[in-house]
Amino acid sequence: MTGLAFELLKTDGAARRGCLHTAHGLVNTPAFMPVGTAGTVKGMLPEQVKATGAEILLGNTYHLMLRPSAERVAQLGGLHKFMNWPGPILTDSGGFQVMSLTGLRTLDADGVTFRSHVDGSKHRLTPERSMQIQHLLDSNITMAFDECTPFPATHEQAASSMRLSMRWAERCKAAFTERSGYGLFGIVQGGVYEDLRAESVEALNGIGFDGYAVGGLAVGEGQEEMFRVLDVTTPLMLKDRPRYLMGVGRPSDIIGSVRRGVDMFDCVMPTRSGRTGQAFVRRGQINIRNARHAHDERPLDQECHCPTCTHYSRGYLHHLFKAGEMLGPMLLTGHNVWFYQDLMASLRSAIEEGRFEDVATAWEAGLAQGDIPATDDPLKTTAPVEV
RNA sequence: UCCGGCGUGGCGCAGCGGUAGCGCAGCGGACUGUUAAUCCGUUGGUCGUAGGUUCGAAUCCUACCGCCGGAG
Repeated sequence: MTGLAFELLKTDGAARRGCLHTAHGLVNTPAFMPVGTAGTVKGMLPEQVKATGAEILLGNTYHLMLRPSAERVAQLGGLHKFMNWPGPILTDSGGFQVMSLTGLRTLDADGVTFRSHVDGSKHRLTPERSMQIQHLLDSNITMAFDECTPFPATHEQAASSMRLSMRWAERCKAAFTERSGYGLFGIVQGGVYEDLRAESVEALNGIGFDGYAVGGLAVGEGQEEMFRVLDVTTPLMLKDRPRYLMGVGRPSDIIGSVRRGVDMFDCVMPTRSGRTGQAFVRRGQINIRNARHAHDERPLDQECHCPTCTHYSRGYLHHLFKAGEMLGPMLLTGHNVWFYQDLMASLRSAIEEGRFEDVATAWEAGLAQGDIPATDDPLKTTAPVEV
């Protein structure tokens, strides 16, 4: 439990500014972890990811165990060396797939049996095996193997799901190999029910983890409900442990969650949306495929200093997407990850300076404003007036 | 010049007697611990032109126009 040191440097309201010390380097919090599921942040070189300011990545037990296998990654030097990311790595436990692979899995008290989406072969994941895999991957932050309670769920369903996760959490703790600079996070479940969330936090405290994750949110309950759950959950947590809200989220989700005392995030949004033409900018979101960007000479975001915004116009990016060129998704992904890191850096310094509310509110106002339309297309022909 | 084939939304095609569909493109949406460079929705045509047959034609007949192939 002392494998990972977390320093709480400053607080501003419930917002926290901290620093996590891992065997592979420091992580300044609040932090956003780009998702590198299969040993790569899709569409980006590790050097580019690092240049965005990201200090820690998320990797995935489920995907790597199926391909190329945890043992193979270990044989090739561990995940850091394998993917050329020398910095800290957190790995998901495979628990989320327990939910998302509905139809391909069978859950029992001991663990989960499921079929590979790659070749249909049968596999089994238990708390012990998940710990072993994450150890083989050489993950700095191992996540407990849990069941992500679906939404909606009745109180009864959420309770039994959460209690199963808590029993598994205990087994994870027992199976985890403690090392300096490495840690294990427990995952709070309980759906949208305050009493269950409290019971879960208490259970995790009893077991003893290096950090808390909040799971089972952003699964369809809506932002307001998610914030409500955070409001009643984070205050119950020990102050000296990092808090990680799993799978979240949009920029406004992150701002609101930092406001409620969350320290770490991960989400596919910047990478997946980048691949599909959606760019996150200070005034909200834009879909670069929309015709209105075809003649736009401006960058995605006038205030962004990322390589994409420094060198390429919206018109060019629009062209790349329309032409199906792979550079389009690459440049947009790069921008989005950079944007997320800019947001996090801004929130961190705001907390340090004791101006979190001002800065957070300014971001929120900007995001709600919406994009400024381009000037008229100079190539647009004027329709004849007379008939 | 003759013979044959074809002319259906921007492009490529289906429909071959009961008042037109599909793919792509175009336009727009989604995406929250990645089974996803993915998925969803949607605007366009009256069927080369002119006649004729028929209760009714994109579908049958005639002529013309255009394109393609073959023959000469």
